[in-house]
Amino acid sequence: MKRKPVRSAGEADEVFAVVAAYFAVLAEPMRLKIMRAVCEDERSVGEIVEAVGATQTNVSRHLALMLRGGAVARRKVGNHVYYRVADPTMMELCRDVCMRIVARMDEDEPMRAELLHLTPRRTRARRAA
Amino acid sequence: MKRKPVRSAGEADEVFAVVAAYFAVLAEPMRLKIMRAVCEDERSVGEIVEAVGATQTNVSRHLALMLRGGAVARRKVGNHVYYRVADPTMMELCRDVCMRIVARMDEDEPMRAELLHLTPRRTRARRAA
DNA sequence: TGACTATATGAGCATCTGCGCATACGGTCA
DNA sequence: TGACCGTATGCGCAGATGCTCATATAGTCA
Repeated sequence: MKRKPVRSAGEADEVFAVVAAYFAVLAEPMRLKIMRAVCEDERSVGEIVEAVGATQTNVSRHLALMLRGGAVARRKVGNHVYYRVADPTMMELCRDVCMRIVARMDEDEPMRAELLHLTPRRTRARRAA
Repeated sequence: MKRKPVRSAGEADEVFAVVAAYFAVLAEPMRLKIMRAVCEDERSVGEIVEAVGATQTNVSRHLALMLRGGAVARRKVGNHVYYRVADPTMMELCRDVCMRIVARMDEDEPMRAELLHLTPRRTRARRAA
């Protein structure tokens, strides 16, 4: 008897808490930069650190949060840890909103969307490091 | 000479800041409840207060933040202030993510999406109070 | 005008969050 | 094994955020 027939209003609160946490993952500029860094192919922590221009500590913490939030997944290879996008829908969401914001800002000053690497996903082989 | 030819990487940071602020509006359970309260038709502050079950002070503050964030718009009628959704895209976003989260949670326990009033928008006349 | 209603806001508090320093943990290589 | 490299984490700090109480502001009505 652990299954209730229909959830009560109080459980709707639980849903909102989860949804809020979902959006919270994307509510930080640094995490958006990390998303951009890993959106095309998986990257090691060191590569991400270099890409976003933050300290290793900070990047590591954000990655841990994003991992808990289901945004990214990790894979260990020897001494390195590679992160990749785990929730394609979240990535789409992120991309769409970024594109819209850029478009809105372009009403003032023109900007190349490619600068943000927000162009539609192109399957790209792991770049020759 | 106030227009630059192409934005630099530093201005991409500005974009991310704006996008993060955009998501931050939706990153609070109470604001999601407010979104639900105003998603179908405009509501006065008092109605919203009753709908979400929070203090008038708190609701008013959240509404002010959402107004600054472009999520809602306000309209004064006499002694009352009516808030409505100002960014339909944000509302769609919110709805979609909520639906997905609910669906994901339904893998454990079935839930009626209607309980959250997240069903596709139906044009509904202002309800007879 | 004064009493009343609806909404907004200043002040203060508790908590959360992002950040950096130092260091721990885990793996590789000689 | 020990030196080294890459990643994660304990600790502490500073600023942001959410909440409440009391009060201010703005509008209505008698």
